[in-house]
Amino acid sequence: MRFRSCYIPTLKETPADAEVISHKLLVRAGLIRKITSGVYTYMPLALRALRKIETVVREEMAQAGFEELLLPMVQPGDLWKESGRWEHYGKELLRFKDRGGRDYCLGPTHEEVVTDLVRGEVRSYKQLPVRHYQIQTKFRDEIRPRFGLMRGREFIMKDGYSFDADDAGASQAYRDANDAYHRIFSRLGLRFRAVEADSGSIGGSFSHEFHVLADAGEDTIASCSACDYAANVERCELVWEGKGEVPACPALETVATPGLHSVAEVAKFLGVAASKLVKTMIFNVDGKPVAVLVRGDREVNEVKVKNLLGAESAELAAPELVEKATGAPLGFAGPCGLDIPVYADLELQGGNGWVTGANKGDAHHVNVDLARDCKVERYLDLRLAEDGDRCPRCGAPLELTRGIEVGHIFKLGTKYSHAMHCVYLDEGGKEQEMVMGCYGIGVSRVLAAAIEQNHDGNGIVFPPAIAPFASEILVLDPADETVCAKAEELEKALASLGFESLVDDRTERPGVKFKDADLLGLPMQFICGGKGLAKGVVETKNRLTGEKGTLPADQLLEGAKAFAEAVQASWDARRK
RNA sequence: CGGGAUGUGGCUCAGUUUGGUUAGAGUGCAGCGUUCGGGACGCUGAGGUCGUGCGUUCAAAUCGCACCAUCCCGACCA
Repeated sequence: MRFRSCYIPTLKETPADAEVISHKLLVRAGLIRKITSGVYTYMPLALRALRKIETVVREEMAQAGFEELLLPMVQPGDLWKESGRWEHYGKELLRFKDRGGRDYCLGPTHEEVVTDLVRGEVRSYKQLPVRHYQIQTKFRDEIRPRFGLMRGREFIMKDGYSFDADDAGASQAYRDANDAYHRIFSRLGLRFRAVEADSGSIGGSFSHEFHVLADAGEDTIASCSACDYAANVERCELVWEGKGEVPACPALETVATPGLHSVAEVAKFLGVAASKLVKTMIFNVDGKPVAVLVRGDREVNEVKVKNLLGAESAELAAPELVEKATGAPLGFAGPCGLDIPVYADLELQGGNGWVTGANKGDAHHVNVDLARDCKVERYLDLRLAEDGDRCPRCGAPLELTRGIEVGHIFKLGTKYSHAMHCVYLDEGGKEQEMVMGCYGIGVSRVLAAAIEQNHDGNGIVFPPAIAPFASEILVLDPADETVCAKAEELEKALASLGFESLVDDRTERPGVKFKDADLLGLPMQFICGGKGLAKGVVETKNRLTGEKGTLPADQLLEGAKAFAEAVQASWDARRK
């Protein structure tokens, strides 16, 4: 492919509205252009990269027994009303009416549509299991799209769905999908981690996320330094072995803390460590106030609060609700004397001598013994994991890293088949609900994540499996027929080895081509110029390592093959 | 939705505080010439409803109000 016949509008300057590196580079290298917030055009180079990703996904999904189909993007509101998500999905679901006034939405995900399909087709256990997937543009009206392709409103997703007769079958589908995902992200050349996760609004009982490890990730994942346990911090279980016997502390006292509401201020004023304070956070749980206690130096994990209390929603209460529940201004809430349910983190169990808010302005309690001085409903694992916390499996320290969620697999159980009456007749002729699973990969997000993980100061460093082309041939002297002929010969040699090339034969100065080649980040660079040919060589550069070399101009095929192997080897070494 | 910021040729920005000739620069684009192995140089040229609307004023990119859009932080979501 000629550079000139491919639309690659590279930019010298970084676009003003890009914040993260993948967004900047995708725009600068001419891969994407924004049309409106969170919605992008994929330019030819981006489309090629997406196709490479999709190819790997298709091959491995087929391997896992999934068949590709294409579901509609416009979906009738009635299906969503049936599943209950018309009300629950929130404003992310872009709704509209057709000319007849009927409700529709743009598909943010396809559980309803695929369940409707399957319930219409499958009657008997003999037709199960069913495994479908599709690769399609999704639309979620995100409140805050950001970071280019990392969190767009419109994005490309592979979504797969499995329907089984029983839980054993569903578990097998889940394992097959899990294996496929490991193969996919390995083949794509990404450093990733599969982690235990919360299942959020998709629902279901069990789920794993696949994260590409990169600092720009929006998620924090906790992984064990010793065993293979890893979990999203939202989900990461924390254990507390207790402190053993603690001597009783003196009676509770109230002290004046004028104008001090933050943990840091109170701790400093009283001359105690933040870990001796108890933070009392008032949550709005399904419309009712609930107090959640954690140690002063810890953070509450809202997802755990929601899940452990079995709530539909749990969020920090608005100031008015806090003041109403505690009878005190913000910053002075405490567990003593509250007449709302109080839940405390495990870590607070058995300790005493705490400092808490006194539920009145400018005052705190000291020498608080939770068991003696107030009523704690239950002690639960409610806090956010931190660096150095103990692994729930083996007790070794946990490490926190940032990750970009590129895949998520769920065991749905019968959530949708129950709500939408997706059933089959078993061997006894008895009606049974199908057991479902769903499995997503953010295809366009994979592209962004690959760049977040693989770039340097000069531009993108594409992993070979994702690169739009395997190589770039820089024709430094496009007016020289010998040079052009050699470049063409090289392109053919590479093609015979299965490598596609982008041939930069623009009438630009060499410096421009070098800069653009590094920016685009194709794994192999071949520099074909008069100077090299005069010495009988074509020069090479490994984009990943920066290593330069030469190959004999009269043995292009052998030379290119050896270089390609060296480049692949450098990538294999990087993954380890 | 709360907080913050920005909106000026395709792109990156100056000019706005203190209103006052024909709105500038760099880059990119077109032409000519000299160059030609890590984003060359000179000359010429095209390209702007100064986000939109209303208002204040003799006069608005500049002041006021409203709206819109974009970005960041938060909440939300997965």
